[in-house]
Parts: sequence; C-alpha cells; structure tokens
Amino acid sequence: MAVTKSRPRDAEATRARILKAAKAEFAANGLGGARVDEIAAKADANKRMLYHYFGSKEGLFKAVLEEAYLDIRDAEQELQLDHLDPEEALETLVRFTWDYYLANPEFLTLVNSENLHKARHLKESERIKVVSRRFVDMMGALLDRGARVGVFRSGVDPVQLNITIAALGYYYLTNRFTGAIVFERDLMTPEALEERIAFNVDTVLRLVRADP
Amino acid sequence: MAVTKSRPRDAEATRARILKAAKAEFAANGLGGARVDEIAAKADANKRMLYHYFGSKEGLFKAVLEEAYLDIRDAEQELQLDHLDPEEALETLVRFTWDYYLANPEFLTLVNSENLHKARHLKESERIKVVSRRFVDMMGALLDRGARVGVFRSGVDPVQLNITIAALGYYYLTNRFTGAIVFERDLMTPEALEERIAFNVDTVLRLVRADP
DNA sequence: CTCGTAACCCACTAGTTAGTTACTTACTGT
DNA sequence: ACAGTAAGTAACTAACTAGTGGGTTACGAG
Repeated sequence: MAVTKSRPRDAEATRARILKAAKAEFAANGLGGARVDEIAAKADANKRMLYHYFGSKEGLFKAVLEEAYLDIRDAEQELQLDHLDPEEALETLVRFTWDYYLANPEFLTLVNSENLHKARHLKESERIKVVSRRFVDMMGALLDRGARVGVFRSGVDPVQLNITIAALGYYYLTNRFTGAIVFERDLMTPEALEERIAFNVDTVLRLVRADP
Repeated sequence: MAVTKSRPRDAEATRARILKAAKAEFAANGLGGARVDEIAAKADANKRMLYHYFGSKEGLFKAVLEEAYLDIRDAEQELQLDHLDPEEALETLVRFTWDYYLANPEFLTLVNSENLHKARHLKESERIKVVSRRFVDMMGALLDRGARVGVFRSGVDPVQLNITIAALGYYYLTNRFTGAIVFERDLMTPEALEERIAFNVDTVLRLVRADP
C-alpha cells in the first residue's frame, strides 16, 4: 500500500540518497578514485546499506551510469522536435545538448570514466539499448523530413550527425581545464559560452543545409 | 662527455623506460587507477628509481603529460602547412589530427585524466604554453591566408576552429566504447574510420568555405 | 688501483580501502 | 500483541598502496 507517510526507515529514500551521492563522487573522482566510505558518508547512510542495495562498488557505478543515460535520453524525447520545422528542430537539439552538458557536467565525467573501462558496465544494460535506438531514430526522421522539404541535403548519416553534435559541445566542456591553458582563455565566461554555442549551431547548420 | 657507449648502468635509458611504462599505465587506468608498482615492474626498473627521477606518482604523471603535449605539438609543426594552398592545408591538419589520435590513443586518455584533475599538473608547465601559442598562431595564419585568397570566409575564430577539429576526432575515438553501444555499430572497422574522417573533413571545409 | 659518487635494489611501514560479520531496531501483516 | 522481516549500525579484516630506510654494486676520475 503505497501511502505517503513519513517513514523514519525509508528504503526508497535511502537508496536514492546513496545513488545521488555516488553520482557526485564518481563524477568528481572517476570509478578508481571514488571512495565507497565517502559515498556512504555523503549519503548519510551506512556503508552496509550501499552493499545491500547495489552489491558492490561496480554495481553502484553501473546503476549511476544507467540512470544518467536514461535521464538525458528522456529529456531529449521531451523536446518534441517533430512539431518544429527542420532547421528550428535541429538548432533546438544542438542547443539542448549544450545546455544539458552545462547543467549536468557529471554526465561528461561519468561517460569518460565508463570509456576508460571500455564500457563494460553499460554493455550489460538492455534498457540503454532501447532508449538509444529511439534517440537515433529521432535524428533519422528529422533529417528525412528536412531533405523532403528541401532545406537539408540528402544522404547525411544520422549517426555521424549525432556524434558531431555531441562532440562539438562535449569536447569543449570536458576539456575546459586543459583548454584554458592551451588556448590561454577562460572558456567558461558567459561570453565565451555564448560564442561557442553560436559557433556550434552555425557549424551544424552549414553541415546539413542543402547546397544552393 | 656524451660518448655513446653501451652502459649496463644507464641513467637516461632507465628514466626513459620508466616514462614509457608510466605513459601506458596512466593511459590504461587513469591517475587514480594507475599503480606505481606496476609501472616499475613494466619498466623493468626498481620502484626506488622511479622516486629518484620523478619524486612522486604525481610528478611522474606530470612528466608523462608534458611529454605527450610536446610530442603532438612538435608533430603538427612538421606538417609545414604554409607550403600548401589553404584548403589543402586545412584538410591536411584535420587528417593529421585524426591519424595522430588513432596512432596515439594514450594521448586522449591522458588528457581526460588531466581534466578530471582540473589540469593542475599542466598548469605548472611553462613549456606547454610556448608550444601552444605557436599552434594557435599557425591556425590564425592559415585562416588569414585563406580569407585573403578568397577561399575561406573571414571572421572565423582560430581557437574555435582548432577546438572543433580536435573535437570531431577526439569525441568519436575516446567514446568509441559507449558509442558502439549507443549507436549499435562497431566504430573501429576500417570502413567506419574511413567514413568518419571523410565526414570530418567535409564538416570543417563547409564551416570555413567562403559563402558563394 | 682505489675512492667518491651515482645507479640500483630489497624489504618494510603506515595508512587506506572494499567488503563483511554479527548485531540491534523498527515496521507490518495476521 | 507479536513474530517475521527489512532497515539500519558499528567494528573489524585482509589485501593493497604510495612512499622510504638503509643499504650494495658498478663506473670513472685521478
């Protein structure tokens, strides 16, 4: 009986607190650098609970990662791109991707960490495959629609375009620290961010726009 | 007296072996995941020597990182882009960047690791700043030359373009493991790699080409 | 030949770390 | 009301890890 009473012992809430703390810790230090005791402390939970709900440090990492992917794929679907005209829809997706990375920098670090481990945690997740397919299909439909109307050239691979849109924002933001040194500028001022997203929108539109 | 005689005790050679082993270990496991004992073993050197030459695990990481950056900046300068016409020069740089990442995947992981640590090791390196400036200047000169001749549009920011060229290859390659799952394809077959680099060259040229 | 110095090595330690054992406390269905 | 079960806790451990103490061995200058 799922009545919402205040429970001093709340399994769901404890689980959620652990997951949230783990996300922060894994994002800040990577899988190898993260400390299980630190996660338990930040979650204000006993370490035993962490093992009770997630089995192991890696099990916890897997849960964090899966949630992170499901979250971004969910948010993308809410954009309702098929209600917009193709160019507008594409710009919306480019800006969304950028804004999402900016608002959720942990996502970037988690993905980096998972790739350092050759995606062995994500590989096991069936749910990720389902939402990923929907994501690629969305881009495929958008490109087709744009080509039919004549604003996009035909033959653009939706996978390559998705990778490119992600790359343009992702690289700039994950490598903002070394980037600041190499390029001798603060890449995170409001002006710098504004300039970059405008550049990215321009790059993507020039890439798909029908040749005159 | 720098005579090249075969030395059973060769400080320079031992130092170099440690550096090479460290590069592999740090690239494979990150700064946090790397094991000092493993580095010493792989280098066929005593751990004491590692501390003798590099002071600490972090000192060693800093040396590895600095060398990695100097290497890529060196290789770029050898391209002699000013001997080529602008479009050819730009394509050469895009292809070089891609090939370099493919041939030196450790570079990508090291940069990721350094960004996880907010670039605190690179920040201290004066030599990196010198070669970085030369790198950005090279792109600035190329864009100017192309604009003067009329093949590139003017007003393209060399820093944004450098970031973009790096991003297009870097993202695809570092995230090849999660990418393979999300996009349900092997991103590393010869055909997939060929398709991607062609796409990247196309993307960059469309971006800078003078509007008709 | 021999002495000073730099290269090199083994074995240890102090502190962490993921994971566990053995328990108490509160909630729920009957 | 109470028995069974799930939530929660504290203290422990076995393995590991960065760093060092205290040497020995080879080389080359005089």
